[in-house]
Amino acid sequence: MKRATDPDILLLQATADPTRLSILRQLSTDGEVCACDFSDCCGIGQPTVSHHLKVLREAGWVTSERRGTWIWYSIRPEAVARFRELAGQLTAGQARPAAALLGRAAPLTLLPADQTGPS
Amino acid sequence: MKRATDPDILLLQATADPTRLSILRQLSTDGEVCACDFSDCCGIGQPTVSHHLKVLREAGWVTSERRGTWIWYSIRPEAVARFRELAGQLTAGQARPAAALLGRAAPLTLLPADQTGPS
DNA sequence: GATAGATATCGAGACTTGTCAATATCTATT
DNA sequence: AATAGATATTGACAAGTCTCGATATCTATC
Repeated sequence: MKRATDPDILLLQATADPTRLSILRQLSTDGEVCACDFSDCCGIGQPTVSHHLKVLREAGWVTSERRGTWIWYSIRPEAVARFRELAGQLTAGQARPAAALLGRAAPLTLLPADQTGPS
Repeated sequence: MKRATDPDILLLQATADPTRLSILRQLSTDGEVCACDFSDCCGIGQPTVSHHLKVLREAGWVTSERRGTWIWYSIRPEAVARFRELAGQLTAGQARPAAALLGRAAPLTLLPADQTGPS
């Protein structure tokens, strides 16, 4: 796997892990969560939490703000907006007009000699 | 990395690859695409296309239908619905009522003796 | 049935990821 | 400055992923 560079892929990859999805969900519910509160989230160690938070930060999902000893994380609205945009783009059954479909129907036995398949 | 079993994670993981996102986008645009048409999508070989289609199938993203020699793929509406539901659940700045926030403000120097940090 | 084309499966190699223990860095308190 | 606690970084390992070439399977045609 080549390391992803496309921002959309980074955003999606960041969500595609159980621990990170839990973190995002907790942030969605609570709005702002102290890093120290994630350690209990899935029975993972502190360095692992820190690693996942870094992934989420670099993907643009979260921002952090230090307050004294603790660091508070929250979800960035831009990330939510982009994620929903992606969700909106993916659609099912977006059938083209019937005319276009005609040229793509099953075994095209009656096509001209240079038949090269669909496309 | 443990192999994912949570359906949501499978769905998200399936989108988190450049090739598969391209495939999903092409399916969204065209509604139905012949497997043979994906080979050109990113300059990847036929076995690789087949692999990605399998991942998408097992994640519940697509269905396939054989028509003669060719196999046509399309996006499952249920997957789109679930994906959008996930997108809807993730929100930013879901701040709790001010009262709740009070107990979580910065360095809690004035708290009772059993102070154990945020949470 | 033999052939040709489309798709799937297998096995292998290079690379990425998730996790941890150990350690470093930073902040507030004493 | 010394201490204690929170968070980040490093190095390492097991396991997963993406890609490919080779090969198998399936379908339609000759």
